[in-house]
Amino acid sequence: MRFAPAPTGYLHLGSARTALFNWLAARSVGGTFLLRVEDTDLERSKPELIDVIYRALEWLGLDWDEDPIRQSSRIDAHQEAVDGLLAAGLAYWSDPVPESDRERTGGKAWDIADRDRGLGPGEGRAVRFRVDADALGVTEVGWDDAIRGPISFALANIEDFVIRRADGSPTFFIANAVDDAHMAVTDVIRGEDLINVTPKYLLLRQGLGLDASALRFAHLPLIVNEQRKKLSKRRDDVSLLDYRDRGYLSEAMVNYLALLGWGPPGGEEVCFDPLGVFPEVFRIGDVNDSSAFFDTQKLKFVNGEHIRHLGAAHFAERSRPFFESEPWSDRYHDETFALIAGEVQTRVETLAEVPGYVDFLFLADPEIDERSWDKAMVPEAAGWLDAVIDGVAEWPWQSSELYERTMALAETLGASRKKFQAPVRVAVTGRSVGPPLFESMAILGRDECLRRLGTARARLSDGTATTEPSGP
RNA sequence: GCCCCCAUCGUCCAGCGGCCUAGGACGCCUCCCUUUCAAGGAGGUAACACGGGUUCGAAUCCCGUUGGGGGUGCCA
Repeated sequence: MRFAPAPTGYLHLGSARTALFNWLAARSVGGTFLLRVEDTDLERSKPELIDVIYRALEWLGLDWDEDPIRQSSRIDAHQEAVDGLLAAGLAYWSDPVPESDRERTGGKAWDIADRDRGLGPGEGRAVRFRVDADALGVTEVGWDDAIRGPISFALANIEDFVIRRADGSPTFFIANAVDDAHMAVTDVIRGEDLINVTPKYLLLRQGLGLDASALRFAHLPLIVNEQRKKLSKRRDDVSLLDYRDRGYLSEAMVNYLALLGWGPPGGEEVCFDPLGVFPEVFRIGDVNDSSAFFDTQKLKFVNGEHIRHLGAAHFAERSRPFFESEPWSDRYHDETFALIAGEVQTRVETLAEVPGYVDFLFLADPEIDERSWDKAMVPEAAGWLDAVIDGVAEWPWQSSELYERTMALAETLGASRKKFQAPVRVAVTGRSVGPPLFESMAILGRDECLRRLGTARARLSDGTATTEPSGP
């Protein structure tokens, strides 16, 4: 099996899924997983672009078996194949037809009459493969797709296609056919969007006398967006590594990507070791044939499950990069975070959400969310805060004590527990949602809590609470 | 236009002729738990696109219709 991406500067989600399924197929049958970089376009052979692919695959944990092949390094073999086809009369030189002259070609940019002109190499002239039922001795090309069953095309519907550009470079069609044979690829697993190039590929292999008898094809369903369209660079988030930067774990990505078009038998969708477990049960023929919507809601759920499964140390370690971009990153401490990390872990779906849950621990002053403030600071809040401030000043400094005593206070004052804790929470953390309040206060310390409660209480006295714009 | 592929809850996956009054998961809703929000637990909502066949029997097989998608490059 092989994965053959073109270097575009990022690894596309769909490509990542194709790579994964190739990898799974290979690992499930003890086969070989090879990489071939399709850089026949000279602009696409920049080393840094290729490196991105390796880094993305490594992030996913997909290992390959031999040194990757650069298609650009195989140009001689491709040229040789083109020459062979030319010599056998299965290919011919073709001139471009200018826009103004396309009436005679039925609007086509090339002229089928070139087939018999016996043209030689020349300026602007490309080589086309001759899709000719008589010459090839067939009227149909087809194959038995591992996922879709029999697929066939009438030769009459396939046009003569370019195998060598005017600039001398081989095209994807010929390079593909030649290199797959060279690499002894037995299973071609790729996206559904390549179904229609398969007949060309088959014809070329036949024309070149390359054995294709052992070849198996499997065309994966496309991954689509909410509009049911193929994921596009323009309007969808298609770069795999961007998901890493948004706080998704690689195991979760692998897990979710595998669920697009396939499901582990038994229905246990969330798998904490997909790379270890899935190869045992994966069969390429089980992949289904209709397109799959890339559902970030479910991705988030899967990611959340994987985050919760992380050990405390791992969670902290993998969260760390996400603190670096915070304005308070220089005040961050591992030790402080470790005290609350477990509580954060059950509340986030992506690692990127982590800083938002603990910023108040590291900020000199909590950033007050005005909506939370307005909601929490009911008319009784001033009195409640006064009572809490008195208590906080002398209560034993333990979260359990703070909890018990605050709740007792709420009861004494005839307030509901929920409403009573809200002003305290906003005063101390700036928000109405967050990790458990009393643990947070215990970590912050008595003096700091008193200071923040005092600040909030003072603001209430100003009477400008609901009209004052938020600070810088 | 032409060629090709696809069609089960809103979404993903099961189902490969009887076990289906269609199952699981995400989402959504309700309840429980509860210092907020989560997590967790218990329920609920919701689908075989349509029409013809084949068959004792069809979500499952065949044909057609409709709908969706992909391709139609001297990109890959």
